[in-house]
Parts: sequence; C-alpha cells; structure tokens
Amino acid sequence: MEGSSLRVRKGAWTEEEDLLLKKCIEKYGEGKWHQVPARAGLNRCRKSCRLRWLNYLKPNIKRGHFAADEVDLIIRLHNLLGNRWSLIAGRLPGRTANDVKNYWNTHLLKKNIDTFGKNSKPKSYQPKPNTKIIKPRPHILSKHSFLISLDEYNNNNNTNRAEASKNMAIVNDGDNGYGYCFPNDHNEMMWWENMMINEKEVDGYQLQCSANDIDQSVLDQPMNEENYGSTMDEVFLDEELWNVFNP
DNA sequence: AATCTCTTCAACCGCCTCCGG
DNA sequence: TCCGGAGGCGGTTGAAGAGAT
Repeated sequence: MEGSSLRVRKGAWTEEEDLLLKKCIEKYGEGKWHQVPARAGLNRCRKSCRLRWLNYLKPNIKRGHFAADEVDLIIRLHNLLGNRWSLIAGRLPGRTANDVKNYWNTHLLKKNIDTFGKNSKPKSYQPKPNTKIIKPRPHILSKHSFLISLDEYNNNNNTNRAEASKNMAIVNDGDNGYGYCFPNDHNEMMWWENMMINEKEVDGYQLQCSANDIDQSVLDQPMNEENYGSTMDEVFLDEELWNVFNP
C-alpha cells in the first residue's frame, strides 16, 4: 500500500503543511500528484495531498450547511445515480464528493432509517418504487447513450422507426439483441440531467429524457465491444420514444 | 465538574480504470 | 498482450467536539 513508508506523515494537516501545498499548486497547477510531495517539501503521500487539496484547500469550496435546494438535488441525483458521489458533487457548485457523501451518511441516511423504521436498517437510501438506479459508464460509452432492445425497435413499422430516429440514433451492439440509443449530444448537459428534467411516469415506470437533432449518418452503424465497451445496467426512455416501441 | 455517549467530518484504505512502455 | 504506475473513487475509520447524564 502506498504511504506505508514509516517516514510518510499521516493524520490531520497542519497550517504549515496546508500553506506548502497551496503554494505548490499555485506554482505548478493541479495534477502530477506523484510530484507534489517532493515539489512542496511535504512528508505526505500523493493521495493525501490530492485529497487535502480537493476537499479542503481548493478555492471556491463551499462549507457549512446544505441549502434545501441542494439537499433536494442530492436526493434526486442519488435516486438516479446511486452512490456516485463525485458525479453528484459535480452538479453542486462548491461541494466536494466527500462533503456530499458525509452529508448523506450523517443526515439523509439517518432520516431514511427513521422513515423506514430502525429495524429496517437500510444500508443506503431507498429510491421510490419503480425507479431504476442508473449506473453509467461514462469513460466507455458516449455520455448520452443508453441501451434498448433491438427486437422492439425492429418490430415497429417504418413510420414509427423514422419517428424514433428523429430523437435517437440506434446502433447495433454485436448480435446480443440490443442496441444503443445516442440522444442529441449537442448541448452541454449530462444525459442524466435530461432525465431529471423530463421525468414522467407511465405504466408504473419512470420514463425519462429526450433528445433532438439526431445525426442521421450514425444510424445503423455497426457497434461492437471494442468501440463502445459493455452495456449499461438500466435503461430509461422518454414517453414519446416508449410509445414508438410500444404502440 | 466529570464522565459517558453521540455526531460529525477529515483522512485513510483498498480497489478499479486508464495509459504508456 | 502484459505490466506497472498514476489518478480517481467509494467505503470506512477514528479523532474531536457537542450534548446528555
């Protein structure tokens, strides 16, 4: 394990250490964390330096109580993403993943236990029924793509398929019976943010997200594991697209 | 005032993925 | 293709402070 050297300091950071780290980052910038301890003259491991900077020293970090809208956003994002603290924190300006995680574990998880009764002992917040947790693979998949059944897609008539194509590009994922929808990538929102905005419920399922302006050139292009990696675990469709697949 | 219990949150640990050689 | 190092993440721990007795 890193940091197992006897000479590497652990525990709470001193003001002097903070100052050294701050000056180092100001001089050399963020990144290259393996070089930071030497550059800063610190007896800390690279991970400790990174964590201290990201969770405490970095400018614009917001401290103190979470506002009601922040809490609401955390709950909704956790419903969608599960314990993806860094993703959730990314949508809360000034908040760190550690802050969000701590807040969840100390405030919201406790509230959840109260709601469900002490004997239920939920390990994590339980989403409302029929809400599927999204587990994105952003480093592998297009940030806006998701999986659908090609059977459902191909069994629809041409009109419906054309309608679907206005919103999504459908590409094969080998011969496993599934394909990927690639919604419009032209705006800067994360794909799951669309899902939050257009949340609907149909037949007991939450159906979410929308997209426009699909690039027709990517329609029906071959898709394979090499290019796009493995599948997402869950799928959300917006109501319009759902109706195309389920007339 | 002293002691105990609970809560908070900074920091650590171990694992995973990516990337370059 | 394999391997090792670096970056990053989520789960967990434990010290410190707050509150209760």
